Amino acid sequence: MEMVLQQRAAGGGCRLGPRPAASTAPVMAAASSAKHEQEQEEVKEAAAGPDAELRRGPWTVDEDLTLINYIAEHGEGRWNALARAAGLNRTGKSCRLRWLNYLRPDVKRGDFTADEQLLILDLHSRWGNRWSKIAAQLPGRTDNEIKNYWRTRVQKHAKQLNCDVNSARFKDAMRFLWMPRLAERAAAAQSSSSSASPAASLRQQAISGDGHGLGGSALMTANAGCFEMTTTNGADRSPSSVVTTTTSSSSPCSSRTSSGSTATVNNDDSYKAAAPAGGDDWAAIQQDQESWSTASNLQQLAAGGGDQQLLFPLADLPMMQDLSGWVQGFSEGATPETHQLWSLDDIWRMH
DNA sequence: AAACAACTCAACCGCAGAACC
DNA sequence: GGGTTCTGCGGTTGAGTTGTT
Repeated sequence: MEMVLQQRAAGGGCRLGPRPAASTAPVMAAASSAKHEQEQEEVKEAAAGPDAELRRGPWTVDEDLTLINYIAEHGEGRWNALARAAGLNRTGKSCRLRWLNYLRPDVKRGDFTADEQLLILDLHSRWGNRWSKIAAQLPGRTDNEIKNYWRTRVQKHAKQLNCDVNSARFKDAMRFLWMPRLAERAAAAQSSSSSASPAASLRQQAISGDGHGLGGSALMTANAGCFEMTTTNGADRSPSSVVTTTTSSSSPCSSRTSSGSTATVNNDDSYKAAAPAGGDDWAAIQQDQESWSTASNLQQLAAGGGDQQLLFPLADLPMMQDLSGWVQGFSEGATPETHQLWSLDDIWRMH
């Protein structure tokens, strides 16, 4: 434990020590409410204690151990009282944050798995910046971690694409380019698993292109080991693109979009393997995941294999009116007129 | 090797709502 | 019912790390 703590305390960037007075003074001066005055009083009071200045900045190993030991003995909660009782010259807030985001034994560290990333993208598309709500669906992950992930990775992609992270354009890119890619990686990582986790279900949906807050419709066909999705825009229902994936690595399927772009994903059989063994867990998954309306469709698809056509509604598909234009945004200088064929791998390499 | 830029992430802040007195 | 305190959330910051020139 000590070793871990030392490593943790040594690594990572963070604020060091109290902020310069210059940065806090204007805030203090502007704070006129009684509440703020009270809070300032608390800080002063704590600072005025026996050789006690309220500590800020990175936690030391000793502080971590003190907090861990105290919580192990007395439990968590009542953070202000806890901070005082434990002898930590910290605010209750600081103690709570340190415990929840870092010291809790069940906090999972390290990079997000593809499944986790997929889940984050999906949940954020539904709930927005409800970080704690999203974190609740990812055991061991904290809202802070997810928030950081979103800001550093996802917003970076949006910036690179020169569009707003909340724009329909970017959401479409996530759904049709990023999420299938993540699903592919997640499936590859768990090809031997037959779990019926929400993430496994999500992988299927990412492959199928199903999503939330998007419109038009998508026709998904399972044919001889190939998943074929034909999307239509909401207005005229005419096919605007075809994205085909295959479950057979030896016989890749590909189809050209109406405007000339092709997206091909070579998958393994893990998408089928992701179906629950018993078969009735799909309803539970669907219920658990609220509006995952395609769960039963996917069950049929995963179980049946043969020729099936599954039609599921989407709300709005602005991107699909010109998928090639969007795909073009990932490349440099390509135009629809060139009719160049891009695989998703190509697209992501360019990206 | 040095300088700079970009990225990461722990920790902070203000605010709102819940809980308590 | 009203004031105070506590808790939790989302947004922001900036030191340290990593990558690039």
